[in-house]
Amino acid sequence: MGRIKTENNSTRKEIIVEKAANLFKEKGFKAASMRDLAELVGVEAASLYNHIKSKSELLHVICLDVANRFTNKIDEIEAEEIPAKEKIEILLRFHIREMLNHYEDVIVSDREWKHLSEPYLSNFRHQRKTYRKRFAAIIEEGIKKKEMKKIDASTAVLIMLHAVSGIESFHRSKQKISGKELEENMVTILINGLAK
Amino acid sequence: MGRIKTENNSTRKEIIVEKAANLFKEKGFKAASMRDLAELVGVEAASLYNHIKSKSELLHVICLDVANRFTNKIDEIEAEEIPAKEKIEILLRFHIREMLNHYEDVIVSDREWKHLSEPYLSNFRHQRKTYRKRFAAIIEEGIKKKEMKKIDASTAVLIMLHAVSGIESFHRSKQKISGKELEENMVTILINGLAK
DNA sequence: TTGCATTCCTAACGTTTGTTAGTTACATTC
DNA sequence: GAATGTAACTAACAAACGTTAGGAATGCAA
Repeated sequence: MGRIKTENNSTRKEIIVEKAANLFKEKGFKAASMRDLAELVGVEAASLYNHIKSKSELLHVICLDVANRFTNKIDEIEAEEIPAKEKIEILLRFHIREMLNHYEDVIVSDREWKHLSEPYLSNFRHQRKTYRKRFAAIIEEGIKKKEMKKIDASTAVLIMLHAVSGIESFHRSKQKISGKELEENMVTILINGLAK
Repeated sequence: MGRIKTENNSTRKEIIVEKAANLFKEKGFKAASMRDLAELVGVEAASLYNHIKSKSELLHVICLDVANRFTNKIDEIEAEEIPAKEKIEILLRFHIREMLNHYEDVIVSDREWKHLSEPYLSNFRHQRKTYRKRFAAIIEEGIKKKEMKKIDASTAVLIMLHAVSGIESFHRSKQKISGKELEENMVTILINGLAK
């Protein structure tokens, strides 16, 4: 069998991780076997272990990467001096775009993180919890400054994060509307509501 | 080992299905083993097969049950002669309550249906698709009658369904707010929006 | 062309998996 | 109390799993 093709100055490990995200998204982490992955990469299962340490390493690379992207973004947003309402919209749009662009990693991270092994599991849990708290804090700031309705901030976070994860179905559908339209629709509904 | 206790005139099979939903929710369908389930039930793994045909039967019983509950509800709502906006609110509240009351089945159905085997997989897919279309049709009716904003109906469905599934996190948290409060918050945000 | 490191292969390992066969214990009915 | 069906057990199966060992092929530098 041929070697793994390395284009665009990406390492073989990166290629394997990419394919793994694809596979995990499709079948779920537990249901995806290393032999499945090997076939996708174009190599025998055992050969993968020249590039990675274990199956669980693949998952934790994916999850950590996604978690860091969101943490970095909220770092950036918190630093800006703009109204809370704008911060929320920016963050929401970031979530939507992440889901539109590299949704495979995001979905896997969202749905399969429970299968992380320690200490990555605890780390991830903590990072996730912290992120949500910071998100909620921004909303609470908006409520305090009368920019938004008096609602439970953590419920609002819950709704937004999970609403965005619904974009997966959008990917599977025949994409009647464009990504840009989807983004505008989601922002409108979540910020301004469904009712007229 | 003792027998499976059958209280409340429920069959042993029903007890197994209930525990299975619990286990599948916790570990995921693939990661949950029949030996795990047996331990939860208080019996040896092989003994389960006196009551069920297979592991996959457990999943399809759970998924079919959930799917039917929602289909029945939308049948009922479509028949009523009330404004579309009200229909949507009723349906949304039904989703929230299902998630609050027997959320284990709903989560498993939502998250693990991909592991159904044929022909149940195709059936489920179809039922799910049809449900969403009917939901979207109600929203479109509301848009036509100027009860709601001009937004993409299927995006709105996406948001609502997935937002509701976020209630799982609520269950895991220390439940700072009550179920009733959560419901009101969710309805407010989704129908009227976050912004003031 | 030789030498060396990388990358792949085949073969196999020890577990865990869902499930079946065959048997024993319990509970209910006559 | 004997008979009968239900529900549990033990033992074991074949298949699939993640992973390792050891050797062959490849690509690169000298």
